Amino acid sequence: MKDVARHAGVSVSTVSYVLNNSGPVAADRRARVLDAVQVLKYTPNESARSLKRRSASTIGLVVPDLANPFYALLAEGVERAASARDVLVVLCAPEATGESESLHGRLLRSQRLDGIIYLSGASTSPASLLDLTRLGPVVLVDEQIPSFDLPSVVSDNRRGAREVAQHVLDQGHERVAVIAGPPGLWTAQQRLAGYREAFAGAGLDPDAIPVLVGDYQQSTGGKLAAQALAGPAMKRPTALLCANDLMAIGALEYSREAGISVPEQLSVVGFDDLPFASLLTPRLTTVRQAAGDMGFQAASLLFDLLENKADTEPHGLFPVTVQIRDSVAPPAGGRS
Amino acid sequence: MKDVARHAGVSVSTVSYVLNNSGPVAADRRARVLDAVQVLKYTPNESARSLKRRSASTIGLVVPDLANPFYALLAEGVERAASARDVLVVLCAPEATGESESLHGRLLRSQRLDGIIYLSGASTSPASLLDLTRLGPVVLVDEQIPSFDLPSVVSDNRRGAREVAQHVLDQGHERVAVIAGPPGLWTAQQRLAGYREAFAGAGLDPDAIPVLVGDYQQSTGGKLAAQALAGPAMKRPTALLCANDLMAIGALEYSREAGISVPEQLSVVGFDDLPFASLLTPRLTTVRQAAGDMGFQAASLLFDLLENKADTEPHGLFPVTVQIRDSVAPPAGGRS
DNA sequence: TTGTAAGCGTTATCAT
DNA sequence: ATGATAACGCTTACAA
Repeated sequence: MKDVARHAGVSVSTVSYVLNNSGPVAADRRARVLDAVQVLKYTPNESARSLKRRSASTIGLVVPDLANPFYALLAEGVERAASARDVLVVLCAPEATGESESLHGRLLRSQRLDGIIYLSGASTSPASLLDLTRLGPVVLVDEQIPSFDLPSVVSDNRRGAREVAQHVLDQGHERVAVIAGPPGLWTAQQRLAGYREAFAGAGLDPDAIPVLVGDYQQSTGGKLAAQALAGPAMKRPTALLCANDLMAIGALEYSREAGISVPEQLSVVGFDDLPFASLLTPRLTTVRQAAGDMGFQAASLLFDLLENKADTEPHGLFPVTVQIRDSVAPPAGGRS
Repeated sequence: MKDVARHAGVSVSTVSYVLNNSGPVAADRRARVLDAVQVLKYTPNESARSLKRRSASTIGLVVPDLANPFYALLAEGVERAASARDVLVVLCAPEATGESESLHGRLLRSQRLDGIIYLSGASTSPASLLDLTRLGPVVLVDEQIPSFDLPSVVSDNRRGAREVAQHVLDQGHERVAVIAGPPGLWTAQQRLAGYREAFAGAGLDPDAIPVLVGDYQQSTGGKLAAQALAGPAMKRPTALLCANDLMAIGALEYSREAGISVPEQLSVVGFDDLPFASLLTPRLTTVRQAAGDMGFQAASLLFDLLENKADTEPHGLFPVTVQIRDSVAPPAGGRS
């Protein structure tokens, strides 16, 4: 930078003013500076900048599991928003690396990270999350902690669940079972609530519906499907509402093994619309979340927080769309 | 840090010595410092550190497409290696953000990144890559530029292709077609070479095999499959060797639409073993790459480079394993 | 073994 | 409108 100043015949402060538009500079001098920058291929040292500015222009992205395409899509959204503001995104994959949660805190305090986007997974602990938020700005994605309202970005899980359930009921199904997610997670609660709303709306008693508690894992989906379908053929459910695609896939696999054909003998729906949901046989009917947009929004929210522009959740829930495909059909002895 | 020094009754340099083990310190004073650190919850300012050390303890990870699980797995491997050394990994997704390639260069020069791991995709330009490597250490993954030997981590594509082709030939197939990858990519060339080796080994003339040139895209797989299967039933191939899973899936979809049953009438194999390859119907026979390990290795190589420990590719090719599943069977009129 | 002090490359305050 | 100059928080000769 000194070199640039010398080369342009001005002082370092003038160079700084030009580079940051932070002071009045005569047109000709500005041009000379810009020129010197070109010639010398000068690039500001960002370490020095952040030291002075007390901000790293970097945010952290905590991902439970990158191999999950839903998270990957979210991450891309975050990246998009960040790179638009020249902010770097650092990956934190605690599960993959066996890091303690407090590491994020350390990063926050050491000024390497200005804020954190936290994509919560099944193993998230509300307590440690709360600690984190005290250390610096944190935006939660795909989860909420009901009691403390932290800034968060979530989609309309209840609506999605209600609508996909409605679709199933519209086909005439009356004996339906739910394979739910972990009761501790907000998303799981919301989805279950959505299913119940649909049942009530169709004149069914929500409390009469069998709910099998799962954990969002594929293998569990298979086991619970087996359990749900154990009874005599005339009494067992003709449709399975699975709280996520992974469990739905498990259910699909079980059905195949058990010789139950989908959708002829059994309808199955999921939630998430993983990219390969439409590649399965049969193609899975499910609910799509706008993963990329959520990531983008979350990052934008975080940036607002960093500039004290906004405080808590200003936006509503994220929209969700039912993807009607082949895994749902009217029940064998359909009511019509 | 001054506070810590004061609190411990020593000078700042002593504190620094303790924190970095970079100087001799009396046991009792060291203890006092450590204590003060605890009490004051002191965390070193990393911006200042990197300014002084001229290194950011951060590497960049360029990913063509995070939604591709193969890349996601690689990324996790990189993360693992990096976090073990307390190095941060920043995500660069040029495709997602429309960034120019030169951005990476800027990051390298501005000292925000110490080095880069470059997962190359179909759209990588060798020229710009070469520029990059001049700006700082870059490790290439899953691709090589034959003429310049840059440090790189790749798996044994040729062997994988040869073995999976062998498996197909072992089943008795004699009329086989190849759906290849983009001819400009090293992986595509290697896979094709592997197929040819298998043919030669089985006494077939490699030059007589129909090779359809694809681009690793799913839709292309479908189109090329249609093309390959266009002839009269008695002359058309009984097996399709697809250079990656995505194109194999396209082929599978086309077959379904065209009423060609797999594997009864047609065998299909892919390459990559995407996580859902085994969820398809039929389950896809393919070749698995050790994605996570490759990422880990790449990061380790980069760190060695940064410490001038090693220079170019010291290790061999990464092993690869054929996953035998349901999409391959003996041809209809099998030779046995 | 420990302390003093000189930078690292910026930004920002203050005179000019 | 511009230029000295003092921080920012740390590392590291060099001196004691």
